[in-house]
Amino acid sequence: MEEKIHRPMVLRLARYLRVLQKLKGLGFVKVFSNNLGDAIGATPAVVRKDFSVIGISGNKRGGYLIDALIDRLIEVLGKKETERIIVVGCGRIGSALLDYREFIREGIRIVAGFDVAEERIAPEARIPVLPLGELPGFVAKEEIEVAALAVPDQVATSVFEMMVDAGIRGVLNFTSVELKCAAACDEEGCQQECTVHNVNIGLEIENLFYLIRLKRSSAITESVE
Amino acid sequence: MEEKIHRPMVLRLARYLRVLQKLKGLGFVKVFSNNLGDAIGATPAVVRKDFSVIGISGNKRGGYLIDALIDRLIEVLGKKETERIIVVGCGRIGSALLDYREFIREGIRIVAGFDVAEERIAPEARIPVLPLGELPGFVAKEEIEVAALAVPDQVATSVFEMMVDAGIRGVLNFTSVELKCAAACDEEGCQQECTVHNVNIGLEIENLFYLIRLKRSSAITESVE
DNA sequence: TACAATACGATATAAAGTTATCGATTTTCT
DNA sequence: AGAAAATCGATAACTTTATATCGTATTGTA
Repeated sequence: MEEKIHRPMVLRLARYLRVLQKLKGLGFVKVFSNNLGDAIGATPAVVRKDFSVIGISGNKRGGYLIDALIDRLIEVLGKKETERIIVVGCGRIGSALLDYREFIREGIRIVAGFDVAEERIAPEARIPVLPLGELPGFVAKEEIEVAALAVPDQVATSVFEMMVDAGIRGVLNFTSVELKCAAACDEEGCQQECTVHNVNIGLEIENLFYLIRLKRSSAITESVE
Repeated sequence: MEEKIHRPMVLRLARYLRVLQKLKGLGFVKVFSNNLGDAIGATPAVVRKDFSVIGISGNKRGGYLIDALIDRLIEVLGKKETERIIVVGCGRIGSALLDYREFIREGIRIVAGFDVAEERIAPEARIPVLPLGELPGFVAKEEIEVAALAVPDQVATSVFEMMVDAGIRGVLNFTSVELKCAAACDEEGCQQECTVHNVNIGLEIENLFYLIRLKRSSAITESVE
């Protein structure tokens, strides 16, 4: 009883929401499980299962009402006020993030960047870039909970620990270091927990090469024979 | 019999390799399953399982020999000559990729960028940026198989189809459009298959917010009670 | 030389997640 | 109005992935 909302499912829910908002923008009112499945790369069965888990019923023959779906998804995924984040490390990747305008459309707002390099500090910029030392104060004052980490590997863990101490609870990690909250929580009554998601572009590319090599020599999932 | 190499495992194998190469650089000779597990965020049992699947034995009491592991991993993951890729779309994200120096250390080389905007074309740059129209010829001549796609969402599918037609077999997709190879392979005898990995930063951030909200109201995996 | 400690290896078990099946219901077409 | 088609909903089966257990071998120490 009481089906669980597991991680892959949460990701799908967020995708549904995006697609649905686009559909609504186009004037659609209803949607079918197989359309949604196509749109996010899942089977109709998965879509129906997901919706049933979050307690949404469609019409027996007529698909799902987009408005109701959107409302429920927003409810489940959490209030969608603008989500405020910071970017730590404003090198190539970090500054690309600062410039990435799509975030606004997605309800995400970068409120500041942080760096150690003098020449990158720019407190008056559209998105201010501040010295790393000011991070703890800023995070506390602005109640920031999520950050993107794009510093050099060598300093990744130490900067990470500092962020967790400052109150950051979720990190999108662009370094290739495996960040463990344990490292920052060695002390006794440490209640801080920090969720880390890794975005490892190099690894993804390597993996692509592996998979296409594999396909060429025909193997893995398909045609075992 | 004949354990399979599944996807999550492949990702781990690539991570092992990186860690091992660093360890070797530090002069280490042997390594234990729990150390490696810590380094990549897995349990010792997983590490041993993985190694047993790819046919590597450690010393009963003494851990694994790093050199042997590295050799075997390189063998399994495929020859590690430099992996050549292109970047399609040289806007904010695309040009960040072009500038990303870490790739070199990871054996990945971006050999060209492509774009439609006149002002971004720069055939003489360190990494040349060419008009999109030249992509098919370039891909054929240089035998490129993998590309990063960082174009605006609106043109994502059409550019993708063009790339697949040109011979691209693996795509790292930075757009928020779900790319399906089917779309590019509607014709009959279409043998082209293209593996797509999605890197959806906005989605990852949303997901982080969701997870930390969830933790705050104590639920999910831990403490069901 | 014998015993204790440790870490591997393999099998088995469990948990998670996806797909398949089947009945029910509503809409549409004749 | 009646029949057929289509899609939802729930359960169950199956596949995939991770964990746990236990035996074994090796090394170090007494």
